[in-house]
Amino acid sequence: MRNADIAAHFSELADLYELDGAIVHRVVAYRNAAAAIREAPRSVEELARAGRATELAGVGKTIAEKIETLLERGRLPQAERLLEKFPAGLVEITRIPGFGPKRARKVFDELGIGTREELRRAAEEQRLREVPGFGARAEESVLAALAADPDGSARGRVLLSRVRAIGEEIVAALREHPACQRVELAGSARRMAETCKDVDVVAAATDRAALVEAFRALALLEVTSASESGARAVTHNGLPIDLRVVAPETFGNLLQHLTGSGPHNEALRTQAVRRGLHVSEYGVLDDERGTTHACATEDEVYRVLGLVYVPPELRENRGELEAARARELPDLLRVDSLRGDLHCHTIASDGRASVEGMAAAARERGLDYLAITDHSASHGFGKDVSPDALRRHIEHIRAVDESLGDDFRLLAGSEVNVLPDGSLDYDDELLTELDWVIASLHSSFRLSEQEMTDRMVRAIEHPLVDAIGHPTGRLIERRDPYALDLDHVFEAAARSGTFLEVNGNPNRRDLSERNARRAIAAGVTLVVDSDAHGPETLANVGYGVATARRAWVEGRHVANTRRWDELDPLRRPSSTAADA
DNA sequence: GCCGTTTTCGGCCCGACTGTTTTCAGTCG
Repeated sequence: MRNADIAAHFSELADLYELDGAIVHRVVAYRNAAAAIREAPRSVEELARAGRATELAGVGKTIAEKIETLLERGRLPQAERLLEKFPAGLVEITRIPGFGPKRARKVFDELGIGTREELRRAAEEQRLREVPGFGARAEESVLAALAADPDGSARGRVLLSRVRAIGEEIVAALREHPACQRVELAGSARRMAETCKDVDVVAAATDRAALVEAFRALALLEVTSASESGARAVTHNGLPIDLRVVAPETFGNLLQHLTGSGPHNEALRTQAVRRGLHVSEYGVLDDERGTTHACATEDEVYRVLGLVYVPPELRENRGELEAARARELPDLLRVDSLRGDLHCHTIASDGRASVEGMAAAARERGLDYLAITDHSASHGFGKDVSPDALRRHIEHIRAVDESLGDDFRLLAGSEVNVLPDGSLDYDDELLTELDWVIASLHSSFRLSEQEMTDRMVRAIEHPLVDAIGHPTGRLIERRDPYALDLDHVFEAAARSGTFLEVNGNPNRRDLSERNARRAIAAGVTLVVDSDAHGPETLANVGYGVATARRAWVEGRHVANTRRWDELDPLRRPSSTAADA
């Protein structure tokens, strides 16, 4: 059983216990355990079978035993018992905005309501107000919430790249204002999460009202509420924006608070309480002295708590607080640590720019090398690059490289299709002429896990393949990853010295942060690339770097932090095996 | 149910907002 599946069972059990009226801390304990299981970088099943599940923070004796029961029977008996007591739809009701376990339980007890549909009808027929604590307003808001999300499937999350485009525009506009002293994006956009629910902006100003007024005047917003301390707005395409403005003395406290994540802040405060410190957006209250320490910078917030500064990308309660206390945070990958980009396209396949145009843009970005990796013969959309066309393409790339001088290297590469049986659609003789080969899957996504894994491992083991492009094929919020046994994939990549890509296309970010962290733990070396289809999207490598940072990846884990003459020998299986 | 520089019991993050209340429980981020 995968970690995610085990975690889902404990999340469900937490929901059911909560409906059953268990004390809140017990419910929280189950949720914490579920999160620890989900985030664990190794197989929890293996850990549990070795009797070591309690090594996970938040898993004690009781939950460790329940994991073993779950692995034996495939179900948790406690959950089964509670599912006889409550209709399955009742948990769905707790997800409706404004509803939680207490209110869901109340409508079930009083009116026998156990599904969203039954709740909707009761609200329409004005029967909800018969329940103590519910009134006409409650009926209205239930109907509004159900109308906004009829089947409970709306996730309402927006891709990071869209959110950052809007958020950065707002920040830039506010920064221009004379009253503005500091302004930053906060929230999940600052943490570079895959998707965001809204945009949080934090500012410090000499004249707070004036800055709020400037925010109200931005043409891209419909402002829904405003005061001296901030404003709330919605962009014309429906993205909610929150602005908070404080005096500069507490800017650090507010930025830290609103950057989150929720679990990071909760854990931060829990640990602080043990030292007699209470953290909020207004400062750090010291029990002993009775004073509140206001922090102008985030650095100060963390320092007051005995921690080193935690980069926003790590603030997910995945071990960063313990590492920050021990001063052992990773030396995270940075965009400027990358010397080259090893995945991009030109008009030879489905790109928008010439070889010359891409090379010039890469140089402009300060890179030392760029691999041109157009799609191979059987790609099936855009232009196909036949073997003869590839030979001419290689010659052209070499000629352009010659013309560029010694401080920049243009590499002749290809993004070669992996066919359903794991073979490649150029023959070895042609592949040998290339400097750099990425193998990617672009078709036949629906094979079984066994077939898909065999296919991938065969590509990884091909001696002329340097890297696997977007290894799981997922598209954020749109397409699930291929069915793959990633433990096998990572083992094969580590053994053969084939690199796995962290693709920077903001729709892909593949490997994901979770999988990239597992990959480096398994000894895999990564490449972080833009997969640019035009000069402007070379900047997408920033999303790849953000993904890698969220995976605790350091420069040493990434092949293209090296010069090309250092990287080149790394990718030969014999020498890699010797290094390992 | 978990956990320990207040260790094996007694706590468990912090503050804002909302709607239904007459002092606050429940929900949210």
